[in-house]
Amino acid sequence: MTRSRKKVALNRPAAKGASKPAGVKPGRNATINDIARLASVSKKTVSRVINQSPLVQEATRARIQAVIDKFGYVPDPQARGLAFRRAFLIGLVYDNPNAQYIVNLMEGALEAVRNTEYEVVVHPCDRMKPDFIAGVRRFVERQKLRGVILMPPISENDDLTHALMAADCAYVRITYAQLDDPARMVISNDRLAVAEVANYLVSLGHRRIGYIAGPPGFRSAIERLAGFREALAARGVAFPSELIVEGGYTYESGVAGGEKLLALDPRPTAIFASNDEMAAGVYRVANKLGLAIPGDLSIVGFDDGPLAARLLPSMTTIRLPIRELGRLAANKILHPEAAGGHAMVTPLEPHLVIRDSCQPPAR
Amino acid sequence: MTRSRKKVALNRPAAKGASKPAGVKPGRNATINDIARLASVSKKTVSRVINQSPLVQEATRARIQAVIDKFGYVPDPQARGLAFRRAFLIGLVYDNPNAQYIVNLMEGALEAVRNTEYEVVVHPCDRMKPDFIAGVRRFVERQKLRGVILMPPISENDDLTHALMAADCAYVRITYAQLDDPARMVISNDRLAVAEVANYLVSLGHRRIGYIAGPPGFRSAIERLAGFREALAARGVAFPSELIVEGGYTYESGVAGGEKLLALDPRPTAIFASNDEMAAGVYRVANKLGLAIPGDLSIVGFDDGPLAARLLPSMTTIRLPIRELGRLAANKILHPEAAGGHAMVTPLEPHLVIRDSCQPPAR
DNA sequence: CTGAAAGCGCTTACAG
DNA sequence: CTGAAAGCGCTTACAG
Repeated sequence: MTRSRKKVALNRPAAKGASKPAGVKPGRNATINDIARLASVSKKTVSRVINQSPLVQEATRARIQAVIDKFGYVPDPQARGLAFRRAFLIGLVYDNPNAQYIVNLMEGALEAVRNTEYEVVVHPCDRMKPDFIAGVRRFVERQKLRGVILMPPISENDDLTHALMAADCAYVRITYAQLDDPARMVISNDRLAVAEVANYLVSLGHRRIGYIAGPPGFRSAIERLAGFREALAARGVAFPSELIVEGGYTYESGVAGGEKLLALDPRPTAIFASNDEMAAGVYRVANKLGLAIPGDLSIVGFDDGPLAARLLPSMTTIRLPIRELGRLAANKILHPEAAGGHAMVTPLEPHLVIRDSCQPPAR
Repeated sequence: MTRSRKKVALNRPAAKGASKPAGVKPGRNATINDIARLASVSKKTVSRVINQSPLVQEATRARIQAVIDKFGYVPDPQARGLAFRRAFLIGLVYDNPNAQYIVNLMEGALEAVRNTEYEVVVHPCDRMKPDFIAGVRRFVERQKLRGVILMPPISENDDLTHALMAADCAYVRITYAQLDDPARMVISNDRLAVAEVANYLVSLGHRRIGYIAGPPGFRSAIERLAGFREALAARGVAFPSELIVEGGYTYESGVAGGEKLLALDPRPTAIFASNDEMAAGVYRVANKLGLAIPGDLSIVGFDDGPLAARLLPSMTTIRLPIRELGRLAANKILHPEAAGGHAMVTPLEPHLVIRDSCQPPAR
């Protein structure tokens, strides 16, 4: 009886001078005060239940929880945020031209916050602008962010992380090498990935493999090249510097790199471009030179973006578990207590997606 | 003197039992109370300045503004949100596989909120899940969103918009036809775009043009096909139904559609696929059949995604001003007073990006 | 034109 | 284990 009356009170249409002391106000969701009143406890005790404080008698807790469930009460994140002096927001900070990477990482982060009161807010920025760090800082301070996820390449910027610490904002770097506290990074194992490429090409019989590297300053460029070099050395394959050209992770730089490598004599029988965009540039050069892929030239990319499967022939490339990286990064911010330890390298491994762009060399 | 003391108070490092009554508390940003005290007015008056109320004497306003500027005071959006019973957040709701579209629209929306206290939060969803609308509603109610931007195809869902109205949440639909109040939509002129394709192909001399449509239920599919049909009719070019096949905006459906069209006798001399993904599928089919592009077959896509310029030969396609659509949509939420009127169709037009995938038919 | 009081929905000390 | 008071940083009535 009493129960159903309260229920009605919650759902009835908005009335003018609605009676305050009973039930839940019409036309709006229940608040902590409603729950407290209906459970005959103080709102502080309701707060303890919300925050899973152990200092609540089980019977009390159960009674309050029942009322919460009955009214579908959900605490207001904004109000909690104000009281906590910290918003329930996680920022995604990036300066990256690859849309697929951004969306995947974002969806990974959203997966982590699903069914929590957190939300993800995005903040693209331009690392070349002089006030780029100040801009990020304004962003995190104004919104009182819980933490931010830094995508490469700005995840490598120590000035940025210093500013974030000064602003009392947690951060997690998505990166390639241990350049910070384990609790503050998620490492994608690019060395392993790239070694897979080397082993694959060598196993096909290639001995003269061209390599198009990423931009000099980028950590990913360093890691990938080092991993490739190591793997080749381990299998006793020569890797002279003429086979290594510098790229910029852009299509155009892939074209330029491909032209340089394919002008070599003897030509490489395979080229590994350290991202898909550049690999697509090599496709173009091969096409222009009349070289068949994979007949005359094997090509491998890195990213497995939307491009890879659509090129002709479809391209063998490395798939990184980007979504999982995003999920792990967000979890480190949500659960800082569990973030420490030695879980710096993700348990997830990149892997080679074999398609149609490679075969044994002509001879 | 007094002035500099206050300044020092703001910047001095955090002290233990900091004196409250003077200056600004250490280690934290100024609040409305600090500004009120330092300007010798009530916080209500400061609030009036923040909210640009005309009910403030100019002299008072100027004095307060000076203090605000001096301390770089920025109101806390969370606190304002709580008091306004509405967050300074705009949601981006989508169910769309195209990462580039999402990122572009998002960056357009972010452009609109730059230098405001608003932020953008994203909410991907799956329109096939039965509780998809309930999920969006939970999202907007919990976060008390100011409004949401609905990307196609869910922007066409009236059940969704009804739920949003019931939740008292503003929305703007990115869409193709006037299916709502002008203040609630931003229209991309797909008909115009598609007519451009038709005119271009006809002007090259094509008279037998295949068309791969989008999924039947999609508004974009309807608009694009209608626009193409109209333009062809206006130029007196036949468009029999055998030349129109149904696709699903996916690569695979492009392959299937291409196979169907290229099995026709006589073959079409050009194919317009109503998005890039499907056009890439046609590339594959042409390649398999040994048809040269554009020698034996001209191809046009729609989207100008990252794929288009990377295909071989690079693909002629339609570029939509997606970023601008995002900016306009966000502005309609930020400035509802200006959103009405007749500005339903954006002033921005899509346009044809001519590359290397078309030429006059062989004969 | 300006302000003192009460409130948004929650929490942190502080008592008991 | 539970609660009354004060506060997070801002606003909305309501006075004057």
